Amino acid sequence: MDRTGEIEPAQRMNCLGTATPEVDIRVAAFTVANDQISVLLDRTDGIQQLPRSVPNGVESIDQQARNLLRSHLGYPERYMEQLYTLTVVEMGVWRIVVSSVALIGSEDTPTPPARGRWLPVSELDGLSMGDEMVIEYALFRVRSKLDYTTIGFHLLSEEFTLSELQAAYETVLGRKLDKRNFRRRMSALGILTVTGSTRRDGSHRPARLYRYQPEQDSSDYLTPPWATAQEGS
Amino acid sequence: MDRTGEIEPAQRMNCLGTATPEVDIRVAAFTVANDQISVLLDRTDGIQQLPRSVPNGVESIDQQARNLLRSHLGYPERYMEQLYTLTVVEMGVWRIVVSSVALIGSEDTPTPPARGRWLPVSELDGLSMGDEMVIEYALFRVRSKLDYTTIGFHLLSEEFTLSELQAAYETVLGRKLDKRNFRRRMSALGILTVTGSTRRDGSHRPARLYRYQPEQDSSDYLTPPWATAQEGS
DNA sequence: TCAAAAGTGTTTGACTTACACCCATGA
DNA sequence: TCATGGGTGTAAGTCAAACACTTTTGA
Repeated sequence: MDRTGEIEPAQRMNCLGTATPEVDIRVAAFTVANDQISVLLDRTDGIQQLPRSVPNGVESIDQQARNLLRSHLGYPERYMEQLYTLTVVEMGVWRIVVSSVALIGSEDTPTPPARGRWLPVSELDGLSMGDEMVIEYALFRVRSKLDYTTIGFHLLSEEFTLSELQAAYETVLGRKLDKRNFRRRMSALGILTVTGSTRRDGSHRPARLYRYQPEQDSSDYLTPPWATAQEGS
Repeated sequence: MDRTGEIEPAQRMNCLGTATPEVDIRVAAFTVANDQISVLLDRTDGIQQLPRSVPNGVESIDQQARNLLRSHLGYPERYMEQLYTLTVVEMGVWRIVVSSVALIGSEDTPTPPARGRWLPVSELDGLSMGDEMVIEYALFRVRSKLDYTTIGFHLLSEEFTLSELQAAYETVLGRKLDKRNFRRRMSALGILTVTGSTRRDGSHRPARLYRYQPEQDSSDYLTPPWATAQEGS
């Protein structure tokens, strides 16, 4: 187990001779625009990759993931959830990757992020194995949770129309939904409030605007208690 | 744990001057016996704690968790799933804990594990904060998934009666279930096969024995593809 | 007046819940 | 014959899916 020569690709030794795994934190942040779902990629190092950082030994991993995203976007994410901790060998290095998924409201999407870009998931190319795995599973998780939680609301702006909400669902799920059933289902959640104003959007009837009321939201995201509580911004 | 005294609690530096977090792998393994749900605790170090190990830089974290459990029990687990990666400060050390939950069939429960013991979750005491968090969340996850997956089957022996299955559900959920509705629901899953034999158990009608057929199981555990595929034993 | 999206109800089948009695056995 | 757990059906209510037309607006 102990080797003293040059550093072995599979692991490294620290000063004490114990194995010191490379850990990194990665975030797959999605937004929906133009009927496409896009992921935030960092391009500071020339190549495009998921935003990442290394545990700093001070903040929790979850908190660091949040800050990582904020440093890219300049504002806090709408929804974030830890995904999975996977083991990959990338560039010859054995790594532990703690991955999270985040959702960004469409209000902020057009703003090009400081050190990255939004890339539609259909156009991804040349990513590392680990990044691909994270993105694929993140999408799976978001699609699954769209069915039994209210995460979909976090993809919109603060005020939105029911048609926008439905379009976001359809884009993420990749299939059409029935308008009447969709509206009934959303109304039944009891987390929608009408603002009273409308949005006129073309040569047709204007749409009513709604607002999401998180405090009424009883949907169970199945995340651990410590992930949703505390962790002050 | 090796510490040299002057090292900062929050983090350590390796030879390269980068932070090297302490990572460990912990498994909360549950079994059901005597109408109680018990967790496997390791007592090799005098104190009782969840079985744990440190990433070896060779196997995946998930595979290491499996092997960790096997080394305690002497046989493979029936079901295992990664839970969460949390950040804790224990004994003054900032740690990253990659936690998993496992279910053990009741056939093997009576066998006392080599270096540990089964302790009913109602009698836990003196565990570290991290272990408590892991166990609490693991129970939450198992209870939740009992509703929409078939994990419950992994708590039984290879052959079982429907009453045993129901008792396991009731023990985990902490409430009684209706016998007729329960049996209808289980039958509808299409993963039960009658063995033809029966078990006589007292002065009453003998019960039919069933077997779980995983290959018919279409329930979606929502785990990532790489966790269920490959990972050869 | 036309095009285009907003908005609205009903019916059907599937699933969930509540609920009570007879059956097979050993003592 | 009795005590014990094994085994079964039905009715009511709730939920999801399919399905089409009227409304309001700008051009």
